[in-house]
Amino acid sequence: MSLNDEHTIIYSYDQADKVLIAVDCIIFGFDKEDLKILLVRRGIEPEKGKWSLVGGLLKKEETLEAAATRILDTYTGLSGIYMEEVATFSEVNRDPVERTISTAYYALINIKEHSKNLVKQFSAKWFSASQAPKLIFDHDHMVQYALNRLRLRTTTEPIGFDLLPEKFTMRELQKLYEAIWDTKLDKRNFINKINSLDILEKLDEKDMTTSRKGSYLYKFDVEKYRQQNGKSFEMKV
Amino acid sequence: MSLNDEHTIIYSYDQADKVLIAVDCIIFGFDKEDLKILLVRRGIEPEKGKWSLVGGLLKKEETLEAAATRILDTYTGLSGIYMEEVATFSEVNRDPVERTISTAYYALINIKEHSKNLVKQFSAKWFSASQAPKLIFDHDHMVQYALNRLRLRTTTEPIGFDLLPEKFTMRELQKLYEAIWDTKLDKRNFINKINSLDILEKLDEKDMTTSRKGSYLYKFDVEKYRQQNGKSFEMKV
DNA sequence: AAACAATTTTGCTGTTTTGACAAAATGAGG
DNA sequence: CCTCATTTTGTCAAAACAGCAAAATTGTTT
Repeated sequence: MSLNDEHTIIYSYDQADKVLIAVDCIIFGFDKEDLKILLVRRGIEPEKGKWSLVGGLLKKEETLEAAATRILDTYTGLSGIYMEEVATFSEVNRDPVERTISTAYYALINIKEHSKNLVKQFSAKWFSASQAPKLIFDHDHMVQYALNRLRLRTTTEPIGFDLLPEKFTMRELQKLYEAIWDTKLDKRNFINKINSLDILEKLDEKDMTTSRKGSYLYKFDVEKYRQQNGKSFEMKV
Repeated sequence: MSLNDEHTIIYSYDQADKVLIAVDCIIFGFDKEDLKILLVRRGIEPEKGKWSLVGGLLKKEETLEAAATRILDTYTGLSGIYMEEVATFSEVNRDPVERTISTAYYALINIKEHSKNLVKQFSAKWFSASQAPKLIFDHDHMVQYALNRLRLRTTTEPIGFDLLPEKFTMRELQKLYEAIWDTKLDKRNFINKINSLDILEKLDEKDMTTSRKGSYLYKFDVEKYRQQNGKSFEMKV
């Protein structure tokens, strides 16, 4: 292959070499116990009725990120959600109907805040990430990648709070990280660690629903976090 | 948008909504001082003659990874190279000629081993990653992303060795990490840290080119590394 | 009113890791 | 044998980590 070959073909590709671009979203939620993902039943053949990630096709005038945002809004009614690209999946026959390349994004939402209407409308359902049914195509693979990325990201950035309500207890926060990392953490060490980061605001309110003594509620304090600039959020598993 | 709308359009998209898929490679090398990237002069309009990443278009029957491997082989003559996906870039007008979405991969090669012929043939040239010229389209952005990914990855996996010859000195290894992380490291602490990982084989040979005393050569020992399974390679900056 | 129950809250301590720091060893060249 | 540039090696204090248990709170029961 010569320099010319390589270069002259760049803009002369046949339409046939263009492919469909999809975006699939791994929507994570947390319900005080388990890390969950939102799945929908596929409405068409092939694989009709099977569980699938929420997704859609890229439109002409939008970026992948815009498409992911649109899909997220469509299925949950939420916007301004934390999202991160996971990877792009391109196995030639990953979609049996037509060649489609799909970029996966994961998103973190507060499971209590999304639109129940939409979830019902789309036959969507929350599953424990660890006990989800077999998904269509390479979606299981996407979930695995997304989990890895989420785990990696939570060690350097305080994104876990996106999965919790605005006010939460230390115990909930700990359970969240235990769910994400699939590990057990020591209560005392966890609390000490979180406190040393100095990114939470301790409220006067208590959550009285889980114990007689009640446990203090905390808020993630963006300002405090910003003031730690340089000192990054770092948590070891 | 109803469930049906969302789903029935999936396979009825017009050709017009398909797009070209490109792969661009950030090829990293190291020359005992600087982290380098391999760039080529673009051969066609627009932006003809400007510096660009090496890249190409995805073929019908290949995955993105296969395309990246092919491109890498085309420009360097090398195969079996460490590669990692960086991200997929999809700004609508990133390519002024036609909508093209590009997935970036970075690759790590031993700068001494690639084909000089091919580099000459393609008018390719090595630049310090920190002093590279302005690149076409969003390629500067891609390089930045690739650098971040490389930095992140080197903290958890011993991939730096792919940038060095088979035998190297501790000083070279240190300079490499200093280049990647753009930081200064303490000689003693660095060597202690590396030794504590127990993944190198110390050879009897010395490199006599840089000092009278000479410095011992080391080899990365894959077996030793495997035996550390679980204990991951972790380096702090 | 006292005892109880369930959960939250709070240090302490030994060990490991980190990071700052300087002197001795080597061997070619003069 | 001295010089010299570079490599090689070790100590120590501070911080981070990980393992561990008792006290406090408050609604409920007796």
